Amino acid sequence: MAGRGRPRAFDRDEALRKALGVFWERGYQATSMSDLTAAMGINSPSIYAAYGSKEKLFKEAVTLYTATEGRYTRRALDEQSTAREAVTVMLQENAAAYADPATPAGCLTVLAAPIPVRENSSVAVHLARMRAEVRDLIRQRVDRGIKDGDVRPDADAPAIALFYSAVLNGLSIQSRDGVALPGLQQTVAGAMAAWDALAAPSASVAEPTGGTFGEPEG
Amino acid sequence: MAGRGRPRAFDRDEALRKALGVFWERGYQATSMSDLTAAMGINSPSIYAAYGSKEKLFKEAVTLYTATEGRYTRRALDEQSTAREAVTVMLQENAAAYADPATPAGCLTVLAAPIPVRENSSVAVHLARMRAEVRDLIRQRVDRGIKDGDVRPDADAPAIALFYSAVLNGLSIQSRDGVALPGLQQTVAGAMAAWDALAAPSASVAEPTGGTFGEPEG
DNA sequence: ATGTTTCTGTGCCGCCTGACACATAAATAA
DNA sequence: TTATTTATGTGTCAGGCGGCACAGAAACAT
Repeated sequence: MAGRGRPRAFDRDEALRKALGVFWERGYQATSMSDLTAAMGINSPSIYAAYGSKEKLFKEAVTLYTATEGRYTRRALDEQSTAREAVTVMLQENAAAYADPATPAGCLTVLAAPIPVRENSSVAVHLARMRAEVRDLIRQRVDRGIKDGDVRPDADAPAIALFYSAVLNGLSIQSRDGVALPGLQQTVAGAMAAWDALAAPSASVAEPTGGTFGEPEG
Repeated sequence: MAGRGRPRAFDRDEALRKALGVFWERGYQATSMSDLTAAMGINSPSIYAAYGSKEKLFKEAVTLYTATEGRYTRRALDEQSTAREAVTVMLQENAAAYADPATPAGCLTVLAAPIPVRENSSVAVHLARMRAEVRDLIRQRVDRGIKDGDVRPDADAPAIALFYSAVLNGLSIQSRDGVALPGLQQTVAGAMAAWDALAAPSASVAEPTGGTFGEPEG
């Protein structure tokens, strides 16, 4: 569907990627229109014509972010064969992404607008919803582990999801604080050290339910 | 030591508390001078005369914050008799503080300026230093536990501190996301479920010694 | 009383913000 | 060609920002 009028002189997706980079590095409020025009290589009227507003541009950037960076999270949770491995790989891959020097440290959805205030509440609420979705994905994966038998049947899936999503969010702060990949991996290892006590089906930790299932070994 | 000139017409400490409340609720950048003048009940020249600048006012507010809200953290780490109880109580009390409806949700040092950018880098770096101090306090407490014998001698104190400070920071995000106290307590319980694997002396892991320990339960 | 010091309120500064009007340029459609 | 549509760059808008000059007010010392 070639346009009728004068064709756009810039690549819309490419410019969106540039905008994402700025938002990721500086956050939403601290990113000014001139930051965006400088990074995207176009003037502000072109931004408004192509994306609508700073806020809509940001939300498009978030969508791009979840579709690219968030892919690893969803894939790890979907494809690993046990809940334990799923959560482990999910945390490890996010840690690796947060520490990747090719991109800003930490997660856009955690850092770009943590506090909803007048000027950005729509954006901040949007990001909070993204975080809630990740939390729910973890809960779903634990529930699936219960069905599959690799998680104790009476495990508290919402509580486990709450815990691991808190760790995930904490990793973003930690990464921005300059902690490099080995440190993030230690945090992940610490979080996974809780797994047996929280979710392992073996009776060796707390409950005297008797039967020994498979030992999760990773 | 009564002043020589015209006495100040407002209570400096009281106004600082009001400023802290605004910074805590809105963050540093999103708090404007007019937000401050409205909350503190004074005009901006009085703020500049009494505190120097918005940035210096914020740093004074942070100092007040760490002296008051941070007191519980230091006290828990100092006074509990084992490292495990120290970390447990520290997390629990912070969770309770984050969920306290009388104050803004979460921790000022985590939420007020998570990203250092041009306009606020001094402030953000200051907060990062506060976070690093808390992390180091945890590490020191684990080291003391090693000396006291309630933590395994070969435990990795820096890694343990990294993990628990990540959880602590994650609690702030979670609290701002609307998770209430029971949810935060579940996160804390999840984190403490890792303790034995990370730090318990080998004897108490192998043998179920029959609960002379305090059960971390909220 | 007079001078000195300090705080207060009014008013304003230059700067930057997000947003857009406008005329022009460049494509297609007739 | 001419008309229509769409994108572009220039320029600018009203408003808010942090910060402060200034003059007056209120305490002190002498």
